[in-house]
Amino acid sequence: MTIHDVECCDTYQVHEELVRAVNEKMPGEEELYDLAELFKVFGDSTRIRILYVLFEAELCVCDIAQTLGMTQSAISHQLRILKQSKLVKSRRDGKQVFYSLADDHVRTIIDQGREHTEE
Amino acid sequence: MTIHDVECCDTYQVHEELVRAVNEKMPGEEELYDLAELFKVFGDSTRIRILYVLFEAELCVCDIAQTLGMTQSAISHQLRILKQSKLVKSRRDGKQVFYSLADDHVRTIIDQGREHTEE
DNA sequence: TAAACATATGAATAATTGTTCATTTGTCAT
DNA sequence: ATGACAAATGAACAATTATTCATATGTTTA
Repeated sequence: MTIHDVECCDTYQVHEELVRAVNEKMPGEEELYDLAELFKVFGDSTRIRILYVLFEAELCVCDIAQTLGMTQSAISHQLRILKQSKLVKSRRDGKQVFYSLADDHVRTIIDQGREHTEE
Repeated sequence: MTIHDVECCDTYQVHEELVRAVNEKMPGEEELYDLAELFKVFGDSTRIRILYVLFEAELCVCDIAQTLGMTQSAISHQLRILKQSKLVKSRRDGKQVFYSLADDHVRTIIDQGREHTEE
C-alpha cells in the first residue's frame, strides 16, 4: 500500500501502476484546455458548414454568408473564432477579405467525425 | 445568369458551379447536426480527461471519479453523454458499472486534435 | 475629402451546458 | 426483507455561447 493507491468502491485496490500510466500520458492542464477549445470550435454546425464551403474554394465573407443564407455579421463572428483556432486563414484583396482552410487537419478531423457518426 | 447565381459584394459573379459543388458535398442538415453534437462531446476537458483515463484501462465510475478528483455524480453525468455518443460502452458487474472505449475513432480524433494544437 | 462598400466588433439577449445537491434505482450480503 | 453501497437522475444555478443590431474600421472610387 503506497501513497498512490486509491481507496475506491469500499475496497482498497492497487491502482499505483494505473495512476502512473494515466499521469504519464494525460496531457497537461493547459494542453487539455486547448484541446477542448479546439473541439468546441467544431461543435457548432454553422462553423462546420463554413468549413465545408471552404473545402470547395477560397471565398470572401460576403460569398460565405450568401451561400449559407446567413448575415455577414454572424459569419464574420464565426470566422474570427475559426481563425483564432488556426483552422482558417485570411487574405485581404481590396475591400474584400478572402478566407481559406489553414491546413489539412481540418478535413481529417471532420472526416473522422463523419466516419464515427455514420456508423 | 441563372437562378443559382449569387449576387454578392455588389457585383454579379457566376457561382453556379461552386454552389452546386457545395450542395453536393455538404452533409444533410441532420448529419451536420450530429457531427456538431459529436464534436461538442469532445469540447469539454472533463470528458477528454475521462477518455484519456479509459485509454489505459476499463474502470468503474468510482475509480474514474477518484482518479480525476471529481464527484461520482459529475462523472456519471458526463459518462452518460459519452455513452449516448457511442464513444464509450458500459458493462455492469455486480454493484459496479465498468466503462471502456467503444472504438478506435476516439483515439484517432483526439490524436488529430492534439497534432493540430501542438503546432 | 467624401461617399460607398466590405468587414469587424461591442453590447445585449436567448439558449445551452457543467456541476452540485438531493434523491432514486439497482445490486449484494446479512 | 433490510441495510449498505455503486451508479443514475432531476432540478437548480452559474457560466458560456450564437445570433442580432448598431456602429466602427478599412479600402476604393469619384
